Amino acid sequence: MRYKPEHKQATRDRIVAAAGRLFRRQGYQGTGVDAIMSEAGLTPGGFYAHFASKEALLLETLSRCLGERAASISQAVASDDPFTAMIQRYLCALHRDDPGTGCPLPNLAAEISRLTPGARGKFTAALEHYLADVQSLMPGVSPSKRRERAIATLSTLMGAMTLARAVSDKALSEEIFESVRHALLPAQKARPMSPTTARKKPRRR
Amino acid sequence: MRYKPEHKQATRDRIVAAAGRLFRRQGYQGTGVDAIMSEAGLTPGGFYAHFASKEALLLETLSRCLGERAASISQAVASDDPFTAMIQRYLCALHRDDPGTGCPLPNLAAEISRLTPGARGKFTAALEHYLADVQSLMPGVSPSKRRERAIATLSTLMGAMTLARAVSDKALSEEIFESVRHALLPAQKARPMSPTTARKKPRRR
DNA sequence: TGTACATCAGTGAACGCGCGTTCACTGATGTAC
DNA sequence: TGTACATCAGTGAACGCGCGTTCACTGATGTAC
Repeated sequence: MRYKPEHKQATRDRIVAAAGRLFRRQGYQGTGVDAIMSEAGLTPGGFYAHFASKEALLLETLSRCLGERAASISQAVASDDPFTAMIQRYLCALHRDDPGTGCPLPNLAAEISRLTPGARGKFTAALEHYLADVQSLMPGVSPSKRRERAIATLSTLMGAMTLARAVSDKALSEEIFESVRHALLPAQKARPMSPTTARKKPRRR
Repeated sequence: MRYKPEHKQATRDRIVAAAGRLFRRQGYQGTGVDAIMSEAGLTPGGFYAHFASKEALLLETLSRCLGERAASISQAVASDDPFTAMIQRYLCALHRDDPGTGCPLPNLAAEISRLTPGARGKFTAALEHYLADVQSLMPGVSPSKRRERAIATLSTLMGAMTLARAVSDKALSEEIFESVRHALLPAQKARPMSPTTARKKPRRR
């Protein structure tokens, strides 16, 4: 063996990371294998030594992205109001204008619905893990009520982000955030983060 | 002139109707001009006598689809509880399993966010019309509060539908509907429509 | 009323291009002696 | 310690295919005489 065993794994990780950025920015169909390999600093030919197909890469990318978000949420539980904190971080201009990091659902969920049932099954498993972690920071008494609220909150957040990115009017985009904050949070917590506050508490990656 | 003036307009309408079905089912990038023309009973060559580009057709299709939905909502205002009726009709298996008719947002909004600002401006205008009609059936006193609720409700509905279509598990898909019904409606109204009820009040087209 | 004709809606083949995937190869690497 | 070598991660050109778009044409139509 003339390469250390972790060498190929590191390259594979770079490809998944590159795909994570491009798929979330441009969508699945909008991103070519060539572009992903180029983003990873590689040439296109090597792709199939790492993945069976572009679709297989998408599923691995989704699992990783959702897993990373779940992990960052779990760590936010340490905050004194993790539910409000999560919503404020989700519904902000930084998240809207940089889809390459952040939640993969707004830009990819619709394309997932057109994949084969098997592929959608892998996505479903990753989504369940994510949901379990959102549920864990949900206020509420019974686990079933918290799961219910986690599902509804995630639906609302991803729908709002999708709309906010689609409209051309920045004011309407902010109004979408504001309306959803009011719907999800008690009145006194629904203030948007000021740029100053956002700078003091930068988003961990 | 050897064709009646309405002849070409009728063909154009057929193309827009065909595009409405295919774009909503397969997405924008997932639908070819050839497939649209074939769905309309035509050959591909004639397309550019009607539209400047595939993107121009998308924008016209979106305006029409959102306009049709707005119209059907306005007519639902006649019902005794239009808000509940709208939500029950949105969050149902028929809507989920037949994306070709119904709301264009779940399957197309993410792709709109990747278009040029000009194109997104046309979409934004159509969305504002739709929002105005959703607002009109919103319970609540002040218009600004009703608009706020209309925006949040639409975000939630389209996010929930996108997720419900993406997951492979029918039970989870139903659980998403149920969770969102509970979040949006008072408890006693949040029952899903039974198949019998759904048959008695079929969806108008 | 009947026919020749000008119009233009729609046809169908072709275009250049980028896609996902394949494959013969190259050359950097750790090992064996 | 130094060198020859086997391995295989990564290269780069090529593949068939479908895409959005163009264009020379065909033939159904309503009109003019």
